[in-house]
Amino acid sequence: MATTRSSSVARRPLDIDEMAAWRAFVLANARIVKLLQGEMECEQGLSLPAYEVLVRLSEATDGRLRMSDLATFATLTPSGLTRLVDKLVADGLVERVRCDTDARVVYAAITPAGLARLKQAYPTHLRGVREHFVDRLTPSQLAALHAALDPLVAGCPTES
Amino acid sequence: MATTRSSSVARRPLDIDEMAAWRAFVLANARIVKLLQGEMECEQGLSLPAYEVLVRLSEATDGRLRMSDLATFATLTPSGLTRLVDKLVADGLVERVRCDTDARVVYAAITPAGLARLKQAYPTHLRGVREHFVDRLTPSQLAALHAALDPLVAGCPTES
DNA sequence: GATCAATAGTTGCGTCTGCAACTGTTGTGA
DNA sequence: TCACAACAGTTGCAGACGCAACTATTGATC
Repeated sequence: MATTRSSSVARRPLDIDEMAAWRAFVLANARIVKLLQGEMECEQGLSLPAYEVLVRLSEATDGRLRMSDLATFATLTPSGLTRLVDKLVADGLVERVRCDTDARVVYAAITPAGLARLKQAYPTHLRGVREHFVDRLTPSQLAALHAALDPLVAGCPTES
Repeated sequence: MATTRSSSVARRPLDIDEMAAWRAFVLANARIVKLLQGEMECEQGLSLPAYEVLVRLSEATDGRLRMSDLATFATLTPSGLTRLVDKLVADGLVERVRCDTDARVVYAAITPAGLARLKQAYPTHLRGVREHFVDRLTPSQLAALHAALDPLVAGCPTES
């Protein structure tokens, strides 16, 4: 008889508080992300993942990142990133750069136009994050939230 | 000269803590949702939105909900919900029921087969939520998280 | 040094999903 | 009672995205 095999044994259902916290967690995220997405799309004509890619590249050394690293940062699959970068390259915001020492590797590198585009889009994102997230929380709430989120992202590839 | 017009004036950038909290928030959600999605798909052959629809219907009076209400609960657009329900109807898990008093309205109603399917899928979801969310937090962390999330979902259509 | 597994990235294909336009229904104001 | 706006839901269309298969390259093993 199984005793505590977690993968096959029915567990105690969530209690009221656990359930409420879980639903609030999901709902809050869905709500905020959808708002940010709409604002970025509408005001800047940029998808949120595209913005995210530009941000990550701008933060990286030499403004470039391996495709695979960029994919994990942007929480996309490799194939998804390939097409997104295709589009950014077509728009002149990003360049593909082959790696000298490993011919398998491709870097995505942000261009000056990409930096300019990012600088232009940044206020939209900043305002959205403030309006829908940061400014709705007291500093202590924010700290508590962050502290509680830490165990949830522990060991995450994108922790940096 | 504008003074504090929030929509057009550059705001103070996020400080380190705000930025870290924001990124943890986004990352935690992306990570957990992707895990749950994969588990539900893999173990139960059910998409997460489909599972969510079945849950909401099972909780509703008479096991049915207007399409538009269901759409907001499942955070889908009306069109998205229409196709999802199409699929669930094809699988025999949900039925469409016309409203007697308003011919515009369609109810989605969970069938006995849908309830059975939900009962079967529930442990997978429960285990995932526990493993990736609830069990990683102490009760006080969970309470703090919930308290901090509340202002983020205030006034949300799906608050119930 | 040849073979073979592992790795990086891309592409084919199918699915999901949103926007805009459309149909049908209801209620409101003249 | 006759427009006409508002509403509920669906459909056409197109874009985004993931999985699996594929190509090219590298590194490990014998």
